[in-house]
Amino acid sequence: MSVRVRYAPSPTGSPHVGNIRTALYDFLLARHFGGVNVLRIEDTDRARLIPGCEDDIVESLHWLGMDWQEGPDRGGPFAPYRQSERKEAGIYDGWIQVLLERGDAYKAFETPEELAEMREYQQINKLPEGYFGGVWRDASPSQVEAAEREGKQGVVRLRVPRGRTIVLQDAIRGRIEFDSDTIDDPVLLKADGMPTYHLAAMVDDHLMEITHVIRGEEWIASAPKHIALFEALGWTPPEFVHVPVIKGTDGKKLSKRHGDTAVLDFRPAGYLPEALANFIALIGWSPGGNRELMSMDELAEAFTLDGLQPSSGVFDREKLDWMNGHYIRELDSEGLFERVVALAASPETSEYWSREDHASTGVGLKFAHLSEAARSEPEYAREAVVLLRERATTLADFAPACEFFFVEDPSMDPKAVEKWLRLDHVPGLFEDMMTALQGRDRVSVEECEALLRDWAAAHGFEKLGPIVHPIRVALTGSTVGPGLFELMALLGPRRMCHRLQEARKIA
RNA sequence: GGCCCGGUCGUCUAGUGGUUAGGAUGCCGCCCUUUCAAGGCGGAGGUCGCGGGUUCAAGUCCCGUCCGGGCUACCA
Repeated sequence: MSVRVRYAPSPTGSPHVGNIRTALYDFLLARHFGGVNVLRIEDTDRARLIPGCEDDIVESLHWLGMDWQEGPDRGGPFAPYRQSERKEAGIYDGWIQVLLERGDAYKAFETPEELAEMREYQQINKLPEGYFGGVWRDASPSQVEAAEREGKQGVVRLRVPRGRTIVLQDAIRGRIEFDSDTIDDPVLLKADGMPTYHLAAMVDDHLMEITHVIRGEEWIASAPKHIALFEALGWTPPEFVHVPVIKGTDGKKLSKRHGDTAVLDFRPAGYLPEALANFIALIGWSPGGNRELMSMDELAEAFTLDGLQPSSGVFDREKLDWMNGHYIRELDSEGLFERVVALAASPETSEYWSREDHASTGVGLKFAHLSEAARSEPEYAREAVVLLRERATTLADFAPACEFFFVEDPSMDPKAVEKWLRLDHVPGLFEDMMTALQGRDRVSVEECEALLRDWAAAHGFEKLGPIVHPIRVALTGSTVGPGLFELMALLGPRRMCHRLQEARKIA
């Protein structure tokens, strides 16, 4: 069996993680079976269309490592791949005519106001809401003609058969039955001449020979309409795969209201695409057993519909953080540095970190420092980044964590100063260190360690803590950070002497 | 309200009639250690939503019930 799947977003906003997961499943299923992945843009809603959005869709997909064989950007045997263009090409009109002629669709001329009124009436009387006939489902041809002569703008609705059971065979949930009397007649063609999702998506899925329609669970309710349409047209429906929704920690379906769930926000926030993809794949799907750290290749190799789960999942940021840290630690030094520098230099990064929610972190400015250092002293900057690798959760962590390497006078944590610089032996310690380091070009890690250990021994300190901590505070302004000896060697004598001297003044 | 879907540690999940219900994350502790992490080891955390059945045996099958969610547009 040859698999043909499609990711069919509407360009009404940047893709968020729930949305992109279906794209991932499409991609993985196609790869697993050596099938074809199609990108189709469903831009039939002219009012909600956001210009530039298609670029975000393509960018999100590419960033996460997905590709497709047919789409608006690369054409294909079923082009065009934008529904607005397909509409222009007259692809949908023919089928509307067929439906109209067979009596499986009809024209309706209610105004939006009349429809709203009808809904209100249904609400008040606790009736099922929707269009179950109105005055037009059974209107005579002369009534329709009269309305058209008056120049009324009508829509075309599907005539859903009554008194029947419509069966949806879902790949995840199995057989789902609907009483067709509870299904209202959906609009197929809007008054502006554009097809609705119900018409366009089904026609395209059929014409493009899509074998599996992977879409969100929120579509289950309208699936019987789609099946009725397929039946009316005499087509065999594709396999429907309704994947569960992803919820926010509030238990509601993930949306833009949940903060940073736009896929493209994860990039400037310092997440690795391999981590995000791995993590998202595992919400609602499992390879079985205990596997969870998987590359895209492994994911594709393991992915089948069997592993899909019916119950919805919560997007757990903390677990994503862990996974992201894992992938950061897996990067080799060169690769890690490249990624951090690329992130630091990106305009997208400064835009993200200057947004209201993040501006107070100062990360934007710290990234600028990192960027500058990467240009002027690439070797030094690289070593600094590598020293922080074990401690990072996101790539954005490197900016604040490396900051002390890149500024002349790092900001001092007042609490750290109080705790470690007020000790009696500290002035002498700093002076001795300055003397030892003075005029030297460089020191090795081993030399730094010997320096401190010898001083401790000479002054009767059994533990290294009282020596190490004041020096760390003097050099970095903080009590936390990389191994002190490594950090000292990288900083070098010149920077150390300067900072020791500054610290000596307040000690 | 109506229609529909779902329900295993806080969270993501393994599990397809017989397991001390496993793993991961998060949390706690110990080890390592100059700090923080990372890493290693260990711990707490689940009456498998609840109640009935079927069966020698049920998280696994059936029914009911509760709770959660989705849809209810000339949006997708």
